[in-house]
Amino acid sequence: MSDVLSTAFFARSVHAVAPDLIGATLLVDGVGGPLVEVEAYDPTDPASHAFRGRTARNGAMFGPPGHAYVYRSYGVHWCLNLVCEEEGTAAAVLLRALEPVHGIERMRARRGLDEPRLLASGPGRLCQALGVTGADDGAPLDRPPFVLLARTNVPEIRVAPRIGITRAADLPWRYVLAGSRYVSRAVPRA
DNA sequence: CAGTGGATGCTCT
DNA sequence: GAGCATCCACTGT
Repeated sequence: MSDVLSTAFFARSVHAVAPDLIGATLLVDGVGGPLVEVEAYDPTDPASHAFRGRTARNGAMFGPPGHAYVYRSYGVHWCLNLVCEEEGTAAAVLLRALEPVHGIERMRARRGLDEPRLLASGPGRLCQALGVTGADDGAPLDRPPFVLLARTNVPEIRVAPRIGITRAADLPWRYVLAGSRYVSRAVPRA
């Protein structure tokens, strides 16, 4: 049986939490599966929404760890982050992809397509498949509708540069489950 | 397959 | 007014 991830799990460096999330299972109202791709955004990161200080949008990043930070991307999609480190420090992990395992029919209905590979492989797709919206911004991750279960074994993890950013685009802060077919983009060859 | 461009709305300069 | 932590449709090989 898997343990529910505690606040203590998130109250660590985002660079420790991010790789530890690969293989952990995320459920939102029972819909989800194991995470296969995440990215770290730390307090010194020019690419982070929190880099220039606290604003109306990024307030949840400055709140306590173990909560959600949800923002709208390109005016169209929602993106889900998990807040890490200590209250006031503003670090978070962006969830980029998971393997559809639980509630696949609900994911298909929300996404409007059948192909398992396209259900949750991308931060916007993941949120649409799991029904995550701005209403979830700031919500605690250890209470409904969220469930986060620790992985039961340590998977093989690949590291790569992050995706879709211009500043600090070379930092290797993207973590991917080795060999997963459900990542949003393949890891570049070493 | 690779590359391009539009949609769409909000945040911050 | 610029710039997005994106996705999809459409083009051309």
